[in-house]
Amino acid sequence: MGVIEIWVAEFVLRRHQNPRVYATSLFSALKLDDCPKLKTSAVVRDMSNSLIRGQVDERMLDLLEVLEKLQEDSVTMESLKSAYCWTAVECTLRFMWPETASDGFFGEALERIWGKRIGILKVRESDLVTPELLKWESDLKMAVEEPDMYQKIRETNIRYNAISHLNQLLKEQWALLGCSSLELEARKWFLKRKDPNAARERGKHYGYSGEEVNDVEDTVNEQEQEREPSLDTVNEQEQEHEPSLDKADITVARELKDCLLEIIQGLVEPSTRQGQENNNATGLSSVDVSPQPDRANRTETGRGRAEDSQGTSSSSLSGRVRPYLPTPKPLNVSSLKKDKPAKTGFKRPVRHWTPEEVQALRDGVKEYGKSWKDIKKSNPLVFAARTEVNLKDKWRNLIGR
DNA sequence: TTAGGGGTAGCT
DNA sequence: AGCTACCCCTAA
Repeated sequence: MGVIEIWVAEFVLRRHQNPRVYATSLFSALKLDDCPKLKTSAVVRDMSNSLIRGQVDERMLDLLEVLEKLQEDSVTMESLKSAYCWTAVECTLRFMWPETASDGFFGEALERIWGKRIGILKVRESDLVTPELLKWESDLKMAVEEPDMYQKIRETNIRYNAISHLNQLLKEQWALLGCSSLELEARKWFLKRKDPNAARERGKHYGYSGEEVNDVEDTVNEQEQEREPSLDTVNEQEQEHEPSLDKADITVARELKDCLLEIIQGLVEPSTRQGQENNNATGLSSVDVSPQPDRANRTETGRGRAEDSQGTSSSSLSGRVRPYLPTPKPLNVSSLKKDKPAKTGFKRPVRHWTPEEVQALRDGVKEYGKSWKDIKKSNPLVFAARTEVNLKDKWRNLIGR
């Protein structure tokens, strides 16, 4: 595969949302096995898509395991370990809908997930097997025998933690991946086209220097390693720091996308048309790049930000047939941030401390002192819904500030 | 990672 | 108004 094809593949793997094929399947179909970074992109893309649809299932565990293998040569990230642990628990918890452990498929799930799947991890001494995971394993196995334990776990809000940790992991992964080569090219192209002074100013803003703009060849592979703010990051900034983002920044983001669309249209269209005519099974043919004006009216699931470039750009490029590429949706699915108002801080609904939690906290302090992290780790079940800061604050209340 | 100051929201 | 839970920030 040539450089351009790989760029396109990379872009498609990263960008296609609501896909008809999994990014990982597409990756396999394209036979890109020697590109670990592309594979990471595909895995992270699939995980993001699952999360956007609220699917925290055993396929997610597969993806997390693949991700861990892909990062075998480096230290496994804490976020990956936590995400795996909580996802595994969540996958088990969904089989705890009956009143008692013996009904339903809890036993089977336990064997499948904790016996087989995690058993394999143990054999290959995976970093994913953390003390936290082992504690959960023993708790879950205990739940088979003890109805109290079963009930306790059954009523715990694991899903919230699983999603939070997955969200955190994905954020880190996308940041590590940086922006795609095509985006990089589009940005350079755009910056060159603009007034040079403005470009330099803009470049600074996005962590670019003037030299890098002119440096085409080297940036492709090396820049990717850097923490380049991608268009995703622009979106993220729009979401999280909306008030501070000026109109010029939003315009730049939009124009970048438009540039990208023009470039990719030229690159993708011929091969796609061919692919459709031949009806071959390369996988790329199933990626939707045909014009779909009706989709512009699709319902916006976010906070209704007027960020989507579909409407504005179509008028500026009137009469032109353009491929449909979805505007990236924000990855923040955490309930913490979902309804966050623009200015005032969002507060989670207040959950009063139960006597059990308070007792666990007292015991924890007795045992570990004010090591909130250890206290939480030592009792993940009771403190499932509490952060270390929560523990600290509660203790502050208990002893009277 | 933790401590602590200072603040807000929601409830009674 | 007072209390509790939670948030944000900074310093160590």
